[in-house]
Amino acid sequence: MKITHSAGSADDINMQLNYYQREDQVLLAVDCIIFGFDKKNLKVLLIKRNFEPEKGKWSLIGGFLKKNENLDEAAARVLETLTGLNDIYLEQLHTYSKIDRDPGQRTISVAYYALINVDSHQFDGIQIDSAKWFKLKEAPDLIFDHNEMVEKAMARLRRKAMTKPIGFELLPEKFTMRQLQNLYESILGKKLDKRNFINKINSLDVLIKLDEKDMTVSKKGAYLYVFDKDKYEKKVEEEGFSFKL
Amino acid sequence: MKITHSAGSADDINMQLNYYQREDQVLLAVDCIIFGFDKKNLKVLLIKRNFEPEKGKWSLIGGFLKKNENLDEAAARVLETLTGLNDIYLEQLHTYSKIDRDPGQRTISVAYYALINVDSHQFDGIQIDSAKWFKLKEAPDLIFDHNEMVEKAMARLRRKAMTKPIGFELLPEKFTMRQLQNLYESILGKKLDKRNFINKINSLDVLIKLDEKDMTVSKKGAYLYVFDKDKYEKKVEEEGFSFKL
DNA sequence: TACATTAAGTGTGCTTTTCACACCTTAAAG
DNA sequence: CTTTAAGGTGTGAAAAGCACACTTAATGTA
Repeated sequence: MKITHSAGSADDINMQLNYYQREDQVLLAVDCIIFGFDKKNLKVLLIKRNFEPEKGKWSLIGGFLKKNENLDEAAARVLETLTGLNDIYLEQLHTYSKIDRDPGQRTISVAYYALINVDSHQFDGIQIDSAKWFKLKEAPDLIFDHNEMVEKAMARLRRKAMTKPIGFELLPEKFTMRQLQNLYESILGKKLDKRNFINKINSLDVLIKLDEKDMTVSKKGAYLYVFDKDKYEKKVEEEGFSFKL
Repeated sequence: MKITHSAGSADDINMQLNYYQREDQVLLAVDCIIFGFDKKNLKVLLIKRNFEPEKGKWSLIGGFLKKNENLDEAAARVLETLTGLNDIYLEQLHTYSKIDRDPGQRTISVAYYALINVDSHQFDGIQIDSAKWFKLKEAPDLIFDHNEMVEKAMARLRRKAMTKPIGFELLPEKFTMRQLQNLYESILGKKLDKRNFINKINSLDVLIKLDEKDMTVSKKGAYLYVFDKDKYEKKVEEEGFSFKL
């Protein structure tokens, strides 16, 4: 039987299993794009590498897939290991496989992104002091294809935020309309009209207005809201409601 | 230095490279969901496996990633090898990694989907006689997690078709309004109003109406159209036009 | 104590888009 | 010359999107 790298017949492919088992295994990594939002700015969490290659440069947090876990679990483990965070909205983004993306060795990387609320998660369990939040616009150049990953995650976040109520993952449980609007303005990269925004949000009817005000920003104080997840899910289920901003 | 599978400090992770290089390499496969459309029905291309495991069952076409190619190239190679097709719209979908998804061995699979026009590609170079088109609703159960892949590809196709003119990849170069409408009805899984559909399409202003009729279906004959890709791209570029159906 | 400052809160009207809806035309076959 | 089967065409009502400006509440300062 002929074993070859060139495109052959289906039978070639079928019989190549042994060949592949021996020769074509690869290292699979996960890299996590962690988005945060603190009142005013969208941020991304980066670490400074303290090992080669590219030691001293900034990168996404990442790690390698282990034999006894799937990719979602690997991403969650990496996130928890490096930040102490668990139970976070984490979604697979894309798999990167350029041959020389990691100059040290052939590595394929599966990118995940997560949304976390900077203030209510103070990284109690954080293991690394080299991790830092960067405003998206001020983020440094990253190693390998990590810039590309952040770009793509940002595009996905933009799209997703328009059709799913994922923005609330980035905010504290209680938030003001202004904070919510700031968040959407950050995600979409443009200013929105205050009245139209509030009208739109209210027409969706998934927020609960509290009798409580946030007095930290203004003298008058702004009412706090919470996202009513149960109501949202009931609406989706019962009336095929779809969140559109 | 302690080497461990449990979540450790960042330094643990940093130093685990050697460990992983030796132990945690995996086989990476690509599987392709090939959509076609022949006048009336959305179809998917499947093959009957003639090797173990799951010999005799239907599956997506697939193959393994090689050392000297990236994933996009692997998917294109697999597609070309099995169907003779090249230069096809091919997009990465998702990476599947359940530990026992392939009972024979630990394999991670990256799914791609492609759209092809059934009629104008007659599989001249086809290497396998076990490949067959199935109407989506009548497709058999597939091996491993391939059903899940087809589901997800279908969801992606639905979403994408609403905002990008990808539907035209599935049609012959010249097509009638009715064919286009049938295609969209297949993708969206619901009937559309004829007049509203035509008005909508025409308002997008990216089709060229030919002086030629398709006489094969009706006695009266229906005008043929072609998608004006240059015009579409110019509109996107110059006026930020976005295709919305 | 009134004046200035700062952010909060609130509604209307125009424009655009969406959606429901029905009849006539053409050409071939019987 | 009647029947049949698909092609082709327009309007009006409802909903959604969007631009737009002033008043209120609380505090600090003159």
